[in-house]
Amino acid sequence: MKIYNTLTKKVEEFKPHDDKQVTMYTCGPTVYHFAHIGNLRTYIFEDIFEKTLIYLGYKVKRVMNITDVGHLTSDADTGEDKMLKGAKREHKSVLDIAKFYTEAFQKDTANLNIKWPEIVSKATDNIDMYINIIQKLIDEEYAYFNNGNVYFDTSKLANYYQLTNQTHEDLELAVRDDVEEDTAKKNPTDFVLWFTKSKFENQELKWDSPWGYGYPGWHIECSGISLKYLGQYLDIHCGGVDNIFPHHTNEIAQSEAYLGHKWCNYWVHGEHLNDSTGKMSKSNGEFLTLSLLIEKGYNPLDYRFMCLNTSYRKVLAFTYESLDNAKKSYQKLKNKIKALKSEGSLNQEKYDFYDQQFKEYISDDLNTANALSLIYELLKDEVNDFTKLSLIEAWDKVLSLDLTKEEEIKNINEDYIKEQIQKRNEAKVNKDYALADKIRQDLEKQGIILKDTREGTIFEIV
RNA sequence: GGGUCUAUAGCCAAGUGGUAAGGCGUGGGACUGCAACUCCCUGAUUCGUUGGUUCAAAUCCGACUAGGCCCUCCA
Repeated sequence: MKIYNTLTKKVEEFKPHDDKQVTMYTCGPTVYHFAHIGNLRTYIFEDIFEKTLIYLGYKVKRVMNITDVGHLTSDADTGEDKMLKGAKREHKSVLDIAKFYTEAFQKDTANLNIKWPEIVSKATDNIDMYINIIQKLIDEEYAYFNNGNVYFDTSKLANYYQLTNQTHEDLELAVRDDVEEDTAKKNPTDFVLWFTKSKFENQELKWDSPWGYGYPGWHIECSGISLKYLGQYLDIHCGGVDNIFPHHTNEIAQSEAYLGHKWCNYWVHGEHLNDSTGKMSKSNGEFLTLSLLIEKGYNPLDYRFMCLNTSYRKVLAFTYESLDNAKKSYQKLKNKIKALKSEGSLNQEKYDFYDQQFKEYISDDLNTANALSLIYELLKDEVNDFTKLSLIEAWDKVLSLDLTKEEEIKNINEDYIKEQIQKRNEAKVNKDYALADKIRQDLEKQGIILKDTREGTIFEIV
């Protein structure tokens, strides 16, 4: 398959280290608040990526972290910790906050049909690993201790900027006004591996270490967890584009310094969901969570459909207009599929032809837009319904849009509905349209929509 | 200021040298008591602007314009 690699800035043929076994690491959430739908876009893309690899016959071992400690709002030793900020806001302990928002995140991903990674590990469960890595980095002089903290010395690496094409000078020129410089650093790009002396003293979670009682820096957790569970050669590392610098740049620095060789071959980044003001954030504009969309009457899969209609590498601007657009398209597509009958026998030739086409699309840098349009093309084909359904069912393993899933009938008495339909049909025969309309409207209020088809009246529950 | 990405119909968009996919909406028609659903038909002489390369450009190169993102909080 072909995938765009941020490292080389090219679409490349994907080749794992180990034939059919793929190791994949995806940066997980910092669980200090609800995820907004922009955060979730990245997880949808990673889900598609993983499922595409599986569909193409790879075995995927995927790991994701849950950041529940040490993620400062600034990389200087002055920032406030996000986790603690959340805890303060809600008068709970850091661990309670982490638990609560991890569960909320898990629920969101389940609603979006995102597969939970095989291994999900909390930052706080791997402290020993970070300490080992940091110790080796100090021993080999990639890291230094100063003013209470351990820093990574970025000047020790010739290719520190390999992910961004920037130069040392570029960054020097570009110091932002609102950033407080940490004077204990030797170089502006140096970053903290272990804190013991943050000016922010009331960190709740701390551990013993050779450098004192403290807690890990933000970047070390991803390297640590990845190295622990996926070994010293990583095939794929994903995340949002905002992580390219500094997070992923620093991960490469510390991991490769630790290993002494190249670590990860493919860096794949998902673009952002923007709102009308630009980048979506938790502090500006409407805080768009998945539960908010559900409250407003959207199906989470409407949003998944919207994301799949374009490339993961393109900025997607969120508007209710385009979500409505997706909702309508998705509903119509499901209706068309529902109308298919499970009749006929598998036309293998057609099946292979279309499935081949599907594979070409999704393995072309995850072109889900073309994959979706292939469904429309298939629906127009004259091949029998059974073959169509078989293909759609197979493709839905990747797309995960519940395309062939029957809606469950929830707590509604089916006999009652059939009785009402019967009454309405009698009224129609008697040309008592007022009564017929009243029955239809009453049912509609209960969320039951009647549809008159050639085969008689059917109902649908919304 | 530096890096990086984007610009295709009312909207969402595919398309990386060979003469503009698909979906939604709109308009028309079939079906219907009317709807809804479904089905059929219906859109860009043109791809931000402007030069260039080429037999051929939405696709390659240059300039310009507009916008997004990153440059030590972010998916």
